[in-house]
Amino acid sequence: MATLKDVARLAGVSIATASGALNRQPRVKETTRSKVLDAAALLKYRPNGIARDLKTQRTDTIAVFLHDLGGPFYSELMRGIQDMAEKYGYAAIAGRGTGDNNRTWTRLLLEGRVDGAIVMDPEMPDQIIRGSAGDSLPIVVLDRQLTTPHSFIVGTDNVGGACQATNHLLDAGASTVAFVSGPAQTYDSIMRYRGYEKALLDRGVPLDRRFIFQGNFTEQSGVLAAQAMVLQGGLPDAVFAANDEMAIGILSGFRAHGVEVPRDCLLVGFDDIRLAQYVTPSLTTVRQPMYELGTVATEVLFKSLQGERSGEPIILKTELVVRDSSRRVR
Amino acid sequence: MATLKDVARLAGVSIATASGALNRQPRVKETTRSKVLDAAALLKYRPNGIARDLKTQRTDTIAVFLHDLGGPFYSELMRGIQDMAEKYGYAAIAGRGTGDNNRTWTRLLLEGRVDGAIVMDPEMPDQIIRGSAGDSLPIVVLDRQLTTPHSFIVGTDNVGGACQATNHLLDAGASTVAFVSGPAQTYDSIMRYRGYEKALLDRGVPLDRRFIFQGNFTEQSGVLAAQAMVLQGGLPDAVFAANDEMAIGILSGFRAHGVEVPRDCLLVGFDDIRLAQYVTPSLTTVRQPMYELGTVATEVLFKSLQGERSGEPIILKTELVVRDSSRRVR
DNA sequence: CTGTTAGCGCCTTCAC
DNA sequence: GTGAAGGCGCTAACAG
Repeated sequence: MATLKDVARLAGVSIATASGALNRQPRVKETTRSKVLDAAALLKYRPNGIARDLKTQRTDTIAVFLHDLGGPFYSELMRGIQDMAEKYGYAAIAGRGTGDNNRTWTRLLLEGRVDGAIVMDPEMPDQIIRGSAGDSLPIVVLDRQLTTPHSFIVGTDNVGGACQATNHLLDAGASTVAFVSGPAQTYDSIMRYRGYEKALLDRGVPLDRRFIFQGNFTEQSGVLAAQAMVLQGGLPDAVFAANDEMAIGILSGFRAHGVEVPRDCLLVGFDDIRLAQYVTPSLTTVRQPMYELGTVATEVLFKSLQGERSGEPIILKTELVVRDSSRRVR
Repeated sequence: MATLKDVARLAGVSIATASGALNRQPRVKETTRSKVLDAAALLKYRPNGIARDLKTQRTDTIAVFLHDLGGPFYSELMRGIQDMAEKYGYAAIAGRGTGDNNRTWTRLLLEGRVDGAIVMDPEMPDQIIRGSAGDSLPIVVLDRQLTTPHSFIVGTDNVGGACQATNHLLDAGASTVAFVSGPAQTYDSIMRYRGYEKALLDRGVPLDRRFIFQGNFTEQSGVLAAQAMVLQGGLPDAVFAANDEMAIGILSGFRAHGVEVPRDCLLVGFDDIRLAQYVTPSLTTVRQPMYELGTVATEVLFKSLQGERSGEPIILKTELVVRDSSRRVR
C-alpha cells in the first residue's frame, strides 16, 4: 500500500506538505497541491485511517450494540442513527452486544476504537456499560434506567404506551385482559407491565395472576402462551403482548386451537414492526418511533462528545395504532 | 487514560517489560509479571487498540455490509459470521453498505480499519467492491457473481431453489404460475427468475408475460402485485414470490380483495424468514441456510487472509419447506 | 508557502 | 531477564 511518504517523494515535496495538500489546508499553493494530488492518484494512495486515528486521538466513529442485529425491530433505529451520524461526519458501525463476543465490545469500546456508543441490548449487564463509559467515551442507553456521569438515557414511553393499549382493550369491552411479558428482568418488559397494571388499577379491574404469562419476546413464546391460555380454560377477553413478535405467535397459537382473533379474543402488541400490518388480522399495536429514537440518541451522543453535560433522560411518545386485531366484530 | 508508559513507571520496569508481561511473553519473570499486572489493574489500564493495530498492521476485525441491518433476513447470517469470527479471535462489525453512508465503507475498507469484509447488499455497485478488494483486503460477496483476485463468492442455489418451488406448485396442480420478482437488476432476483423459467420450460408450460410482476422485495410491493393480479382478472392458479416479505404482502393484498390462499391461489415464497411459519396460512417457502452461509463465508474469508487462494465459488443447497400456503384444499 | 521535528501508544529486534 | 531505541503512518506545531 502506498504511503504518504511515497506520495511526497513522487511529488517532490516534503511529507508534511503532502499531508497538508491532501487535507485541503489553505496554506499550500494550488500548483503544488495538484502535483500532490496527481502523485496520490497515480499511486492509488489511500490514507491509513488507523495512523490518523492514533495521531488525532479520535476515530469519528460510533458503535451501536444491539441484541439481535437482524431483528425486525432495529432496522429503523439503525437508519436513524446512521443518517444522523453521517450528518455529523461520523460513521456508525453495529455489533451484537451479547453472546460470546465480548470480543467485539472489548475491541471497540475498551480498546478505544470508537468515540462513543449506543446500546440497546437487554442482556448487556449494567456493570459492563458502567465500566466502559468514561470521560472520553459517552454511552447512550436505550433500554434501561442507567445514568453515570458519562452515560445517557433516551427511551420511549413504555408505561404510557402499555397503559394506552390496555385502556383501549377495556374500552373495547374486554373485562379480562391477559398480559404476556418478555424476559422477567428486561427493563422494557417491566415498564410495559407497569403500564398494564396501572390501567387496570385505574379502572378498578382486578389483577388476576392467572392471566399473566411470561414469554421471551419470540414468536415461539407467544405460541406457547396462547396454548397455555387455551389449555387452562377460561380464555381472557383480550390479550396484551409486550411485543409484536409474541403477539404474532399468539395469533398463530390461537388459530391452531380454533380461537379466532378478534372474534373470540382481542389482541394488541407493542413496537409496530413492519409486518404488523400484514398479518391476519392486522395487528393493533403501540408504535415506537424507532427512527426518531435513533436520531435523538445520536444527537445526545454527539452533544456529550462536544462537552455538553445534560443528563436529563429523553422519553419519546408512543402512539396506539388500531388495526383489526382489536376491533370487536359483531 | 492510563498508558503503557504509566504502568511501566508505576511497576518500576521498562515499557518493553511491561508490554511483554501483559502479552504473556514467557521471557518475563513471574514476579515482575504480577507486579506489572497489579500496576495495570490499579491504573485501570486498557491497551490502546489503535496503536496496536498500527504497529501490528492488522486489526483482527472484519466488516459485514448489509443492505438493511434490521431486515428479518440477516439475523441468522450475522450469528453465523460472528460465531465463526469469534472462533478465529476476530471481531465482526456490521454496517449498511448503501445510503449516503459511503463514509462507513470508506473508513472501514479504504482506510484500512478492518482486515476483510463480507458483503450482501444488492445495491452496492460491483465497481466499488472491485476497487476495494486488494492484496491485504479480501472480500467475500454473497449476492452476486463477481470474482477478482481478492474477492470470493459464497451463495445459495437460487436457481435450483426457485426451480423446486415452481415444480412444487405445478405438482400441486397449478397450470398457471405467476412470478413476482425483486428489483430488476438484483442478482438473487434474476437467478430466481431463471429457476422459475427453467421449471416451466422443462414441463412445457408456456411462459406468460401477463403473469410476471415486478416488486422490490418489500411487503408493500407484494400488496401491489396482488392488487394488479386481481384487477387484471384471470387470477393465476399459483404465485411464486422471489422473497418471503413480498409473499406476505401478497397474502395481505389478496385477502383485501377476498382472494383466499390456498383455496383460490397457491403461494410460495423464498428465504424462510422466521415469521413465515407464523402468518396465516403458514407460508411455503425455499429455505436458505443463512447461518451456514455466514459461517462458510467467514471461513472463506479467513482462508484468504491466511494466504490460501482458491477462487472456487461455494454454492449452498436450499430446501423447500412445505406449509399451508401451497397445500391444495379440497 | 514549505520543510523539519516531534510525537500519538504500542511492539520488537537488539544489546546488556 | 530486562532496558533502550526505532518505527508503524500520520498530523501539527514550529521554523525557515
